[in-house]
Amino acid sequence: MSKRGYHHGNLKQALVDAALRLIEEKGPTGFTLSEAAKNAGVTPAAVYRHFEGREDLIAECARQGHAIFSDLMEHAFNGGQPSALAAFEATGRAYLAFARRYPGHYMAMFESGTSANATPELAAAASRSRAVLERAAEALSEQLPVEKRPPPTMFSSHIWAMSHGVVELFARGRPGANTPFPPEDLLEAGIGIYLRGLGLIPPDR
Amino acid sequence: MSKRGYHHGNLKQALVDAALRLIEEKGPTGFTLSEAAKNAGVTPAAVYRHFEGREDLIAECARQGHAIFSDLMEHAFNGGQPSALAAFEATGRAYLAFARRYPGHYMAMFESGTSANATPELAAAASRSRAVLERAAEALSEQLPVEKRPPPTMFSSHIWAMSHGVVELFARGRPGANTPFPPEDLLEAGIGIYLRGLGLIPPDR
DNA sequence: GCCTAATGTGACGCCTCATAACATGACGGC
DNA sequence: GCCGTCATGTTATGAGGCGTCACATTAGGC
Repeated sequence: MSKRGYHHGNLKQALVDAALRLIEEKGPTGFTLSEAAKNAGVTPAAVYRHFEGREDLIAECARQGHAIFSDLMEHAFNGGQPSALAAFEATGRAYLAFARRYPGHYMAMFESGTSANATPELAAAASRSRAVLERAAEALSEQLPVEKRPPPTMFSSHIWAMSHGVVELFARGRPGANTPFPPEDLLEAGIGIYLRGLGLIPPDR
Repeated sequence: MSKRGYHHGNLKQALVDAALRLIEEKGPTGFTLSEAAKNAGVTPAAVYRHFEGREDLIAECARQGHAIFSDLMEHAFNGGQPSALAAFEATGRAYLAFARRYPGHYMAMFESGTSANATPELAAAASRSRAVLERAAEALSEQLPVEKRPPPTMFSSHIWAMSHGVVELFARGRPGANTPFPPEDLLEAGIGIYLRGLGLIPPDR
């Protein structure tokens, strides 16, 4: 498959991989379709046999990211069962772990400026990501008396927002560069306080 | 000043304004230096008399954003005094209000891909933004017994992270497009739960 | 009123995105 | 085994953006 004759054999995925490496290195802004093509050993024009253009290539990167993301989160959630709290916290850690281990994917998903509705496939993958988080939140909130339960969508939105905010603001060199705390600790503490506010963690310590 | 002869008179700010409008319209990715120059009624090359390049122009937009941001937050904080809680909540609302009212600035500050250390001026402005938030958090946390106080930096980082996450994920058309709740309500509820977790709000409904 | 420096222009080189016309070879039918 | 077809690659081309020249113009101090 890597004989590299006239036909590449697996160009589509090779382009995605090259794009992801470039996005990781130079950010979604610095990434160029031409360079991705060159890194895949192919002419820029060849890209258009597999993608509609630059945006579409990024969208496919994001889609694959969401697929990995969903799988990781689901696996973490299942691994934490049957304790709803443990499962939920594992899911939270998986979020940051994903952002760390797949920075290219994460940037393509959330920092590329591409809409999540760029392609139907991407929209579906993003939707699944949301659903996984929401399920984890719902399972945990079932430990609360019904009248004190927040809507699961709101619950998971809060968690997602804080996680994403921590990644964007403190897990890169963005605002003040000097990160006061390790992002993992920061996020874990923040979610802990939030869960305490919901009454899901006893208020000691 | 708008006679528009050979010399513009106030080109630097005109370029910043044009850039902000374009960033707001087409996102930081779609923004081009050439178009900003054209909108300011000037040749692209003229931009380089006032900025080192595209990045530097964006950095100046971000810097002005941080200046407005700091002023707004500070004003909101002071307006909520002497109640530390009211002051803090006003600050939180001011965050979202800023993101809504100055979308171009917000994008330049947080979504442009430019590092906060692109220029010393930008770094200083961003630093001031952080300081304002931190002061609000510190004032509020002084209502807690010393041994239960979180480090103010951590406190404010959590608030910033959740605010930023809400803006990025739910105040634009990003992940699932359909925003389940108005971002304002979402953020207010999230911060409320968080503050309850810290013991700063009584745990009744 | 002149001289200088600040500010804007035009022309250029290089790069990227995207399209079109052409080249190659993988693969199935016979 | 041969051949036609279509997917997949290439070269050529154009439009547009960034950044750098040398050159033009005008503001403002002396």
